[in-house]
Amino acid sequence: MTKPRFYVTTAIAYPNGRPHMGHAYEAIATDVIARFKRLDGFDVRFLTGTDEHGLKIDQAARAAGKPPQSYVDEMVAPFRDLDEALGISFDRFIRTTDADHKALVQALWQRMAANGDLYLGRYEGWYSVRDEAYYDEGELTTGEDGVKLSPQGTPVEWTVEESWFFKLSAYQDRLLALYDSQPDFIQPASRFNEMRAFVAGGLSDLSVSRTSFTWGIPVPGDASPDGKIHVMYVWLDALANYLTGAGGLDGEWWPADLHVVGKDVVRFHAVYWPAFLMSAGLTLPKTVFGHGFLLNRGEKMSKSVGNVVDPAAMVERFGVDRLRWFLCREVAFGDDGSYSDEAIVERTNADLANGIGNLAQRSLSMVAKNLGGVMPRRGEAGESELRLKNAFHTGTDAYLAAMNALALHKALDALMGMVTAANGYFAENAPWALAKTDVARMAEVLAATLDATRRIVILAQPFMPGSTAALLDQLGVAGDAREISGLNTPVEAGVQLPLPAGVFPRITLDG
RNA sequence: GGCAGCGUAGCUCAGUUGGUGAGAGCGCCGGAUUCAUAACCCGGAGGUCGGCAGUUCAAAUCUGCCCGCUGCUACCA
Repeated sequence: MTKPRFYVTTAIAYPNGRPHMGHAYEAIATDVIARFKRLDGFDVRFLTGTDEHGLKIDQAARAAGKPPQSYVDEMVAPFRDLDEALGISFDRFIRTTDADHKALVQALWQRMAANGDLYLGRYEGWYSVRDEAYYDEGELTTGEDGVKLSPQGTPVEWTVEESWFFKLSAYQDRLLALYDSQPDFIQPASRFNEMRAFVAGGLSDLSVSRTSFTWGIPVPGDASPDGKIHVMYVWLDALANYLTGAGGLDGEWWPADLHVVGKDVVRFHAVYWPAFLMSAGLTLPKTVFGHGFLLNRGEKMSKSVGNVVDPAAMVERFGVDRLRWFLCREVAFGDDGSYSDEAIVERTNADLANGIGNLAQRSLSMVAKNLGGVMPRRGEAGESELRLKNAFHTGTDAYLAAMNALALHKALDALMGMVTAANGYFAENAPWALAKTDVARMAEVLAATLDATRRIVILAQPFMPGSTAALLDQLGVAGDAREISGLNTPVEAGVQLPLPAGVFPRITLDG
């Protein structure tokens, strides 16, 4: 029996600066989903990477006095390092400067051209030679001498540039039909409504080539009539990375099951991307999910405010699993969220140290001290055990439903409900008292608690791969019994457990 | 300006088609306990459900207005 497949992607990062918390958040959330799918028996393909073409990179490279290729070669390193530090389990880190990607984008272009959707036209707008960029009328200010100025204060002039256009306008009806027949194509629902309204409001054709700079993938074919080199619009280039990562235009992993992207780029993924794919005669991804932004103490991160946080420093300070847990537990996936050192300390102490960690430690240490570390046998289920079982049944169902609906925070809420139930069971049966009166019953209570803990830790794996692996080792769970399919396979009685050691120590703000 | 949405305990939020006394988690206070990472377990305090006015036997839940906040309103990403 072959496993069902699941192809998931993050957006690709634009490496004209250092990675920030937003990058880390998107990578973590997507990694959690990918790990969950693997745990749930899927054959998963997980793609992430960097978007390396375009004017801004070109300008940044020039400012740094380097050729763009060597510039991006350097700039991409921190992104790879961050993924490494965060434990991101990607299958490929794609760079849009990769050779197979460049070839694919040109092939995609040709398919769209063959379908008659690309034509040569003129792009007009307010252009700043100094910035090498076009600006909207609304962004402009008027200088003292009546000259129009860009937001950077540089003079702009009305410029006409030859450009290839994509017949986006021809896809309005098909896009609306897509949304109406597949309401979960764009998630969460609030984004769906915005995108639908946007498309319903009418679409203009899209300029998909530039002649104002050359750092991009060249448009295939002969030189244009005006003799200038056309490079592709960065979004066409960037979006196509998902095809490259799938193995090409007819790649075995296409279509993607899920594109996880920031809410700021939902439009590109939910409008332009399906239109490009329709034009090329390719199938569409199943879902585009737009996650929210992370706010630092409720404030938007910005360089001018000086509250930009380096995610690598956060990993250093709190540990990768605490950071992963906090972001998935505290932030409703799809909404904006806020973080602070205090919140991370509070949340992880409550959930991990007091909750999961303490549950494991209190039961494991009793087994070590009273039973020589030998896994005890479970007894006949009494009323107390049945209540525990029920709580875990509904909790597991809630967890799985939430994960499949991409409601990561709700899944963890369900998981914490199970932790509470297990701690309640333990306190109710007071095995420490039974140690003096009824050792056999004590052993049964410990066995039931350990099994409850095992289930919790198995389900926590996508969120905290490192810590849960250590805990499952302590719980004596075999390597091949750690998937969701092994949830109902308890550790056999008689197994010798290693000496327990705390996995989630409490932390303090100044520590 | 237009469209969409939001404003419920200190904090983050749940609250189907209006109907028994308004909830959860965290934090806080008290009790109990000692297996455990001063953790766990039990209990408690805390809210005129943004404001005003309506509809109704009955509104956090419907309508109108007002106040505050957010997103979208395309080709820099």
